[in-house]
Amino acid sequence: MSVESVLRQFKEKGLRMTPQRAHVTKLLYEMGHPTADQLYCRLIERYPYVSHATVYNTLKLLKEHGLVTELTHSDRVSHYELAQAEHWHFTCKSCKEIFDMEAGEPGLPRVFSSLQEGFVVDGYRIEIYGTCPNCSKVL
Amino acid sequence: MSVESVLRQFKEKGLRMTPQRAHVTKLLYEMGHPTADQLYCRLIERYPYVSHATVYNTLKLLKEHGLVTELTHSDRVSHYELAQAEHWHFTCKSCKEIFDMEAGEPGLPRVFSSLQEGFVVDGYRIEIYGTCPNCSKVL
DNA sequence: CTGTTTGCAAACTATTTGCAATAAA
DNA sequence: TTTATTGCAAATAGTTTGCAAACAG
Repeated sequence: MSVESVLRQFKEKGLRMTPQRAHVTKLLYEMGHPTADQLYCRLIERYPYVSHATVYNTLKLLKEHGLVTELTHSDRVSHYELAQAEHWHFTCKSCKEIFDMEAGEPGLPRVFSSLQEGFVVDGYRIEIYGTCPNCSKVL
Repeated sequence: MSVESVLRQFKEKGLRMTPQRAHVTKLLYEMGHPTADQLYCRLIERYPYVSHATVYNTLKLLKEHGLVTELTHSDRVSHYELAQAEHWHFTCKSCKEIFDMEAGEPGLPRVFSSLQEGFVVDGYRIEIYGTCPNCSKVL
């Protein structure tokens, strides 16, 4: 999802636009999968006097309106990304970077048909972990 | 993995056995997928004067020796279980209970072949979420 | 104007750490 | 006896909350 698209949807949903919200959106796009704190640190470089609370509030708001996805991975720290088409994440255990990956075939939804009866599936989260190409070279 | 099997492996690996460690192991078996704190609360009912730190230390030790798996799901709180054969987890968004599920076909490892080249995969975590049979009935 | 959003600071929760006292082998 | 483990209390990290001041619509 592009920055413009998110900003447009803000208005369409009747939400107030503030400089802080615009900046958070722009940084999310630039940074990929930042944590709230990583985003906060970048934000105050260009726009001092922003608070942690505002970053969290904005991320929460964006998430509630389906414009942002919260990633909850094994480091127990939330990462955030602008909402995208279905895809998976690969976390490098060495450099900790998160990479977007195409969702695998044959696609998880079909896989779920094998689940026990009576369970209503809303979705799933998947985190694949290992070593990224850069770190593989170095080691 | 059975309680006895874990306790046996403790000795085999040259680790010291303590009452606390035995109790943590037994409770893990009984409780399924407790958080450290849930385990701690149950523990002090029967065995007062146990500390939080000991529970965390024991879980960490068991994990390092492959006897326990740490689950990092969307609630950002670690849950623990005795190590088992590959399986997936289903979290009910209503009652928050975690259910074990057979790993789906065709199995994730094969799915990974579609990932980009150069990434070395060690493993994956998956959390399926939705509504469990009990909560589906009530709603 | 009116109600929402902001910044601040304090509160909270899960987890980790330092260390003297204790217990396993 | 020797070394690892325990319990406690304080520290830490990420996130949330309460509230008066500032601002978007």
